[in-house]
Amino acid sequence: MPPTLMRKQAAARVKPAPGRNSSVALAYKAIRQRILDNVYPAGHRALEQEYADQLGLSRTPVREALLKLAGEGLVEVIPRHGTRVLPVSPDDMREIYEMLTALEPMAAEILARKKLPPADLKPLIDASRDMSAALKANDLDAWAAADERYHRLLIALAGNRLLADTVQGLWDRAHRARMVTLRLRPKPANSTAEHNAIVEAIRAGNAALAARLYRRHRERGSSELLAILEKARLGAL
Amino acid sequence: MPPTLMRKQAAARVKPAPGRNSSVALAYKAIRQRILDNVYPAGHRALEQEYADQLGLSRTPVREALLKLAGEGLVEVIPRHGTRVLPVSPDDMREIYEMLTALEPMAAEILARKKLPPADLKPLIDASRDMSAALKANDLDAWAAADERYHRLLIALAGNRLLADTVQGLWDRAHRARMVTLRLRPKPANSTAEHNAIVEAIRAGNAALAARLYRRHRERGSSELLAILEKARLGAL
DNA sequence: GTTTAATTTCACGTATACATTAACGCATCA
DNA sequence: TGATGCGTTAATGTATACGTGAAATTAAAC
Repeated sequence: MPPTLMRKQAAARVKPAPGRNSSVALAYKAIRQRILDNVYPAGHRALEQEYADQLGLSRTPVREALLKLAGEGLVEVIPRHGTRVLPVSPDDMREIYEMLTALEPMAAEILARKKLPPADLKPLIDASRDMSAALKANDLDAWAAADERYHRLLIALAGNRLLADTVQGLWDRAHRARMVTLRLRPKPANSTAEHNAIVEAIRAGNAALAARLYRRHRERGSSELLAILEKARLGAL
Repeated sequence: MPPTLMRKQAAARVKPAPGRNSSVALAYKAIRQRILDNVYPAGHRALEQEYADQLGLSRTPVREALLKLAGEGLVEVIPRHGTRVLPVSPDDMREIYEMLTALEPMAAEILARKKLPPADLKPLIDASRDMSAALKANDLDAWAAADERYHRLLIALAGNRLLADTVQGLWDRAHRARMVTLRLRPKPANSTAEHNAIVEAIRAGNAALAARLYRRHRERGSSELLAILEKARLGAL
């Protein structure tokens, strides 16, 4: 059978109605998730066609998804050698954390100025409490998840979509490195207290204090993380 | 002649060797430049095929360029009505300036801590001087260009590529609105002095001061701009 | 055995083809 | 007159085709 005909048949087998889920979105989510979950670890290489085969799609939507991921700094397109999952170097981490150190305190500041009704801040307090609980139960993964939730909620409440999306993208890029170092660093014992202090400053409407506390919190986390990366010579995560 | 054959001929006429300039890059630069120059004003609509015809390309590279522009917030893809050049609402401007208010002072702070040799700061001083000169000559466009140059240089010197690219993207998005309001706002008389003070703080290695000055500078510019947008009911730029 | 030249392969970039589906118009009916 | 449903159109989303150029491999020459 000529290869052309074979291809036609294979194509005909493809679900003709992708419905509301576009193939690009599907490929994007699938690949992104696998990168974040370290199924495709840093340095992982694959051709457009390989992703397409795995996902049962043609190259076109896969390519668009990969371009989007490249725009977000998760993968790199090497002209003749396929795409590569980008490692995050200590220097990259420094850049990311410098951004976060600027942006997250700004979000706290804006949020404090909004003087939201305390009920709106409840999810923040819940996340904080979940962190405490996870810490007591010695469940570092649950702790990390609650930590992420706390920061995501706080950013979202500030009411600046652009800022929220930017910060989320930065967290995504740093995600793997954070997961790796999670068990290499001292137990995040006082994180919970810091988080609570930030919420309290926000509730009190003290914007300057909220920003200052958040900044100190972020700077501490940043320097701890970078120190570990340097010390452990974890060049590429 | 059957249409298929006709198309083949047309395709054959296309330069077969795009050389080092990819079609995607070409389309991207062309469309982006026209948006920034207001050739395609806010709200401008066009189909992928129309851009393709104008540029003598097929839809594929044009589509990729448009997706990239969409990712940068310059255009929007409306499912069945083509792509639309995104207007920048006052609310968008607020979000953009909140980001800039966080990021640019951070760049100044980092830069001040680096204690670069004064020679490296010379371009900043030059840009500042050009601003003064343009102001004296009453050349607002030259003033705006020097202003952009000053901020771009400063960000670049901070040595954080991610931050520099992010800020540049934000400036791009705000570019048109700034141009429109340029002649609606009071003459930027003290901007030059503020710029010089920032450079001086950086040269002195006073990071906190540099950040504070830059922040005040940015906040003033931001509130002036937003006030004009509100007052003039310039809903969509 | 090493270096260089020729050839082949193959992944991408781009063009084209095709299927899907939302939007629009038109006609029909209340 | 207005609403509703159907058919047509058209723009996208996706698949496929194809040419280019670079890397890799083999051939050749010293």
